[in-house]
Amino acid sequence: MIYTVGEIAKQMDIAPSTLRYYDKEGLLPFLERSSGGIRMFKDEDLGWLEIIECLKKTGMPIKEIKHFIDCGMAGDETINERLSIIQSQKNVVIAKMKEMQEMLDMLDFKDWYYTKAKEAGTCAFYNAMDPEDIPQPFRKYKD
Amino acid sequence: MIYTVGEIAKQMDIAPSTLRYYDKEGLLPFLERSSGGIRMFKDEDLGWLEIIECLKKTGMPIKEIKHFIDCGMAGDETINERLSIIQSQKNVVIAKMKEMQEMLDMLDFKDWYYTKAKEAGTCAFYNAMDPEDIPQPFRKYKD
DNA sequence: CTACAAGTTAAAGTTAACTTTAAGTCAACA
DNA sequence: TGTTGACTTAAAGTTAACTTTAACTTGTAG
Repeated sequence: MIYTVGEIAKQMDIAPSTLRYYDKEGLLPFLERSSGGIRMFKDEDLGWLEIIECLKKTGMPIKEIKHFIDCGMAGDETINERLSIIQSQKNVVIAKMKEMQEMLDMLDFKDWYYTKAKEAGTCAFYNAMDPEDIPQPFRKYKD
Repeated sequence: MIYTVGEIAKQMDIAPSTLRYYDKEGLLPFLERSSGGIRMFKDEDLGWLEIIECLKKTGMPIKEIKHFIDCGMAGDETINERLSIIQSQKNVVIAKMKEMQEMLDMLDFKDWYYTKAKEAGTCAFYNAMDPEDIPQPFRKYKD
């Protein structure tokens, strides 16, 4: 099957202008054109689009994604480089998830804090509280 | 204790210009100044700075952070609103973490794929492979 | 008292990743 | 064959979140 820019845009839930922008930035070197100049996406291109989305969603800049794709086009001599890009991006994601978890822990404290404040009708409940009664995991936070 | 903008910047590992920018955007309405106009951060301000960092790291735009802080300054009548901001931000973080995990799963596949390709010396190993030999969790991905 | 590092401001500059605009072309259907 | 919706391009515009610059002031150490 062959798809146009609009069809792929719908499938991937991004704007057609974004796909054209990616093409202009060199992210889609595998793309072929019809005789009239229309972009023709093939089924085998979808794998590339998915890894592009993956790298983009994990915060890799366009230029680095381009480098990864260029490696892919170059063939088997770049397997080592592609592997280390993937492994380093895995570490980026792991670090991000760890940070997100820490932020979520703080938001859990704030959720508890404002839920209690709502019950009490005032944030003043907190300083009036016996520190022992603050649930253990929340004791490290400032109000 | 009282701290200057530079001291706080170092403590929080952000640029002094960023703190001044936040102040200009109205994120630090609690900030007091010396008679000479120097910003004076107090220990009790650190809690605000931490929640600002938390909301920022979870992707909340500056203007929405300002709204949250403004609610805080307004006092106990805004407890409900602050609680729902926190709860909605928790949902944002949970969604982000879920997406990150999905991206990590795909990167795990790519790690496996390029590790195998490295062993084989070629990416062609993949199409030559019996689909049964692809580890179950990886079968949903395109190469 | 002087030097000087670090503070202050307003305004302009930067960067990434799109998005919009304008002018035009392609292709599928009636 | 004409209409129409989707495609094309280059270039300009947008947005958020800073960062830099330039000119000036503050406050501390010697």
